[in-house]
Amino acid sequence: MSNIRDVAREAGVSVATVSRALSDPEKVSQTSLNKVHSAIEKVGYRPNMLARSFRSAKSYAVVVLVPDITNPFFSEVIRSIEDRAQQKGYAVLLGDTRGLPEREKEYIRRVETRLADGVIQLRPDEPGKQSQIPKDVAFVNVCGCESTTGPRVRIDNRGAARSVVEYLISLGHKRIGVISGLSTNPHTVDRLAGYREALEAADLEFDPALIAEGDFTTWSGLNSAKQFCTMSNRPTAVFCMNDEMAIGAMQTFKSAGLRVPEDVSVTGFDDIS
Amino acid sequence: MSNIRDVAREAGVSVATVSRALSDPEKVSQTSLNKVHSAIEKVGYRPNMLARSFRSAKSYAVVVLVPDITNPFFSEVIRSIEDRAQQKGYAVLLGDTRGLPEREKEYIRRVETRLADGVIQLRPDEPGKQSQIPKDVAFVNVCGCESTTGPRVRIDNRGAARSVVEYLISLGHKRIGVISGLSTNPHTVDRLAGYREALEAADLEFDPALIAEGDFTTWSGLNSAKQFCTMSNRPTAVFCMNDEMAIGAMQTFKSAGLRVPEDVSVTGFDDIS
DNA sequence: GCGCGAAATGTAACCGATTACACCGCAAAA
DNA sequence: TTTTGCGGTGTAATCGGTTACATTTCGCGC
Repeated sequence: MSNIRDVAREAGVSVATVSRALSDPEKVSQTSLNKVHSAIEKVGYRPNMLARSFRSAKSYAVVVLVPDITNPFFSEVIRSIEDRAQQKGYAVLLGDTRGLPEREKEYIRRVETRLADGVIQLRPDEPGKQSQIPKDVAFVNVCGCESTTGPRVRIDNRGAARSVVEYLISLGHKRIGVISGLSTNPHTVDRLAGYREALEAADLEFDPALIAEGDFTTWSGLNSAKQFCTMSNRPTAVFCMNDEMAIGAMQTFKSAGLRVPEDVSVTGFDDIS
Repeated sequence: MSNIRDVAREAGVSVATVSRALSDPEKVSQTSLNKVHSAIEKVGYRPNMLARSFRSAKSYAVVVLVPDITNPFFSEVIRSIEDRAQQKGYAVLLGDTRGLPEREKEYIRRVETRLADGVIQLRPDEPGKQSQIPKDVAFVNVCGCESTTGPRVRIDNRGAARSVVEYLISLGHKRIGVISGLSTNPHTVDRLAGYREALEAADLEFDPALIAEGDFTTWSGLNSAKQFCTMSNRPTAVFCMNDEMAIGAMQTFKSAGLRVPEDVSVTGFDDIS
């Protein structure tokens, strides 16, 4: 495999000129530029990016930490990240952590060992615990909550949840069930706050019996919805904290003989297809 | 940031010993091993993997070419690949090509420029066209068809399709519609062959009017199903070539007032959740 | 105490780029 | 004619590891 010295020899110029011709063409005369390019063509030169990265101490790669890549919400986010990274000449190192802290640590280690320049985190921080990510690692959280600190893109969980519930109330619903995420998840906390705000604004009482805890999977939505079916004072609407749980809930309602939306209204969150 | 020479100085040994202590501990005495490890601890050493990769001319990364990461089938496959790669100390460079050949080429270039050691392809080759992938690039196709050449994991498209259709026939269906992928897609070709095999085995005639072409998206399934609704001699079952199109088809049938499965049976392909 | 082979260790070249610094040639200014 | 400035170019150091080869140390039998 040919290297920059082969090109320099072939073109009759120095390696510095070849390097400059590729990374900073303005600094090189047209004559040399032509010689270099035809030499590159002739010897079939492909720059060794590993050498370049090593020398310039930048990997041009970014680790994306995702709790679960099979979740359509995350895979859409990843797709966009990947798109832009590609445009900017960056590579995306996939880090499917499956929610395991040790896996997350392993991926963060890639930054410490110079295999990546930074981290994009798709998981919200648990408010109490401090971040896994060391101070000297460049990172940004793109699925932040109200409690998320540091560089971040926040989701307006509270506002969105409030809008959803206000809409349900405007349709005349008075008892509105919730299928939440894990109660420790910050998204859950914020969305629940939005739910309560909407109730309060409409002078409706908060009833803890209307909150069913799930974990953002379809299966958990299916399961959590069961407790609503058998209730004597059944809710007329259910606010699910993501679309997958809404899908599960609708399945449960239907097999219990309840029609959606005639007997019970169901809302989701995330706008997956 | 400390390097291997700092560690060597701190431990009072040579850089070679430090290097060996990390990559080949059997070759180093217990005494040196201890000295090296406490020196590493003390100076907070993290090996520069870029330098290691550069020197050893291996990146320990693999590009995964995927037509569409938001397709649940692919994201599940990627998850498994990523899992195993992690175990083996390899990184996954995500290559969401969106079906564009030029993007595919850009990712393959990463191998030529030494940023990755090889390519895992999730798209089947179009039979006529020759592969985008140059001879000297290590690769494997993990979604191969009958026509796929080179290192591959094949899907038994024909056998699976045949099983599906035989099952429908065993339920008494005589007119079985198909919502296919693009007719140029090798998966489509193979699955259609299986469909025809099953018909033939049951002495049923093949009717081209029963084949509707889609492109594996939910939307195309929704759209392609329409032509069956208005048919005078409507099929009693529809074999969809993936689950997403089956979802779309069911939506269309329902809004046309057809019950699934009472009025029309629908089958999918891929087993997404 | 000596000799010898094996084990452990050290020295330094090397991978392929980038880039600081020196230098050259030429045109404009003094 | 000499000086100055500047664009273009080349030389060689450098990044942080790995590893071939040379050298030292060690254990053991005589």
